[in-house]
Amino acid sequence: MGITERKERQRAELREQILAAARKIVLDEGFDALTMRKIGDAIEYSPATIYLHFENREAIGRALCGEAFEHLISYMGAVAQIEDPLERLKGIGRHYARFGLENPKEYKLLFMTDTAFLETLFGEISGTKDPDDPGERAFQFVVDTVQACIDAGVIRPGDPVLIGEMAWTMVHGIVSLALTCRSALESPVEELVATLCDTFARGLATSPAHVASEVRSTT
Amino acid sequence: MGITERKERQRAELREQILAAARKIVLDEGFDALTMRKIGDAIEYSPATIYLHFENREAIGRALCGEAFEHLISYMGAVAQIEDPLERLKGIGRHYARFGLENPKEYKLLFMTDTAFLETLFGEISGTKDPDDPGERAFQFVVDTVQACIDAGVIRPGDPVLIGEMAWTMVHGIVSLALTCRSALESPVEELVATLCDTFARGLATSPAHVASEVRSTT
DNA sequence: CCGCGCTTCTGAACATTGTTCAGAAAAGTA
DNA sequence: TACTTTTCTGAACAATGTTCAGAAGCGCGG
Repeated sequence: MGITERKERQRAELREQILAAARKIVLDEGFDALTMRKIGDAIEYSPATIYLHFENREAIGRALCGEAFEHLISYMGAVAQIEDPLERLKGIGRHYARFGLENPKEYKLLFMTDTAFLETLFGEISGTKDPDDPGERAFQFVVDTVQACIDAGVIRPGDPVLIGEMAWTMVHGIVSLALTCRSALESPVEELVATLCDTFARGLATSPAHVASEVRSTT
Repeated sequence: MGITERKERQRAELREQILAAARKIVLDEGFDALTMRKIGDAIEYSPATIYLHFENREAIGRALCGEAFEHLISYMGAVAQIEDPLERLKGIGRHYARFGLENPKEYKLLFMTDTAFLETLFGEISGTKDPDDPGERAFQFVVDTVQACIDAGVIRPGDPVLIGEMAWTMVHGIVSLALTCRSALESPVEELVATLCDTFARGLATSPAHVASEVRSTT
């Protein structure tokens, strides 16, 4: 009975076609521009067919969100190998920002959409956080790096989760404002990111001597 | 001829009615829920009438944006009197965050709407910034405070605009993430704001001795 | 008080959206 | 070939923002 297998394969193929069409639209024009009829046109099926593969438009967004998050993770590959934990932490910030600036549509879908696709990454099911959620696992990488900094004695002891969330929200602030209205920011975004990461690190440092030489001049 | 005056008054009154109805809807349910027909129902006029007072839905959003920004400014009243410039800078950050957290719908309308109402505040007409724009004037207050810190010798010399934008984007990051998906942040938002402001200030400081005693423990 | 003209207003329409569902079409099975 | 199951779609529904021809109201000159 290879028939059921073939059918399943065809079904998966069509699902992937839908996703591919949706991906293209979202990456080109943003999630708001994603329309069931547009997808239908692209895959040469009736819009109603899409509902046999996805519950609704938001479910497609959720699927794309997963992909986008993988994409974000892939930006972190390089930093994982940085030995110095403080440099690694700064690297995470800079690469995170680079992902957002280079992939604005994906970043908006992930972190700037009201419908809270964020909750797809951070399980809020029953209020308790599941450490296996992709978002939680990625954030754990940040927390671990912070802890490594503390262990190495380069930053003052403190709650690594709090420090990690400071780092995240901080960089997110730059990226999201830059994506919403770049002209509102006069400074070059890259400089903003780099200087903020350095200043933050300096603020956390046990002794300014450790980082003073690395801090970029802000003039 | 008091007639033309009365007509003008009535016209202005209706405009204000529209704005009031829209304001209520936006504050209650957010800008996405703002519907021409809903406004029409509220003011007991046909939806078409609204177009005699506003170019379109977005224009109403722009008008509400102006109000919301005034509201934000009003949160800064208390901090302007703080003598110590570094404390004033931190106060700006904390009050800014408080505005966002206490008025989420307004904050979203101002700084988290794609249609870039932000550009209403920061003139991007002809690419050049007009220092008279409300947003620009408010940001100037931040820059002035940063400059005062530098002059007082409590933070290291640097570009006050860059430092100001770091401060702004930083706090915006916390607020916007908290408003998009509060459950993604484990730490209490107020603590996040306070600690980040302190850490940032410490990172800018000329000597850690100046602020070390004031820095909240991050444990 | 009447009738003309201007302002103010509205009903109906248009195009577009997500979503549903009865039934057509196709595919598989016997 | 006849029956069943799966796959698909046309048409419809209820919203949305926006437009516009014409109705209604109002003020002014007679």
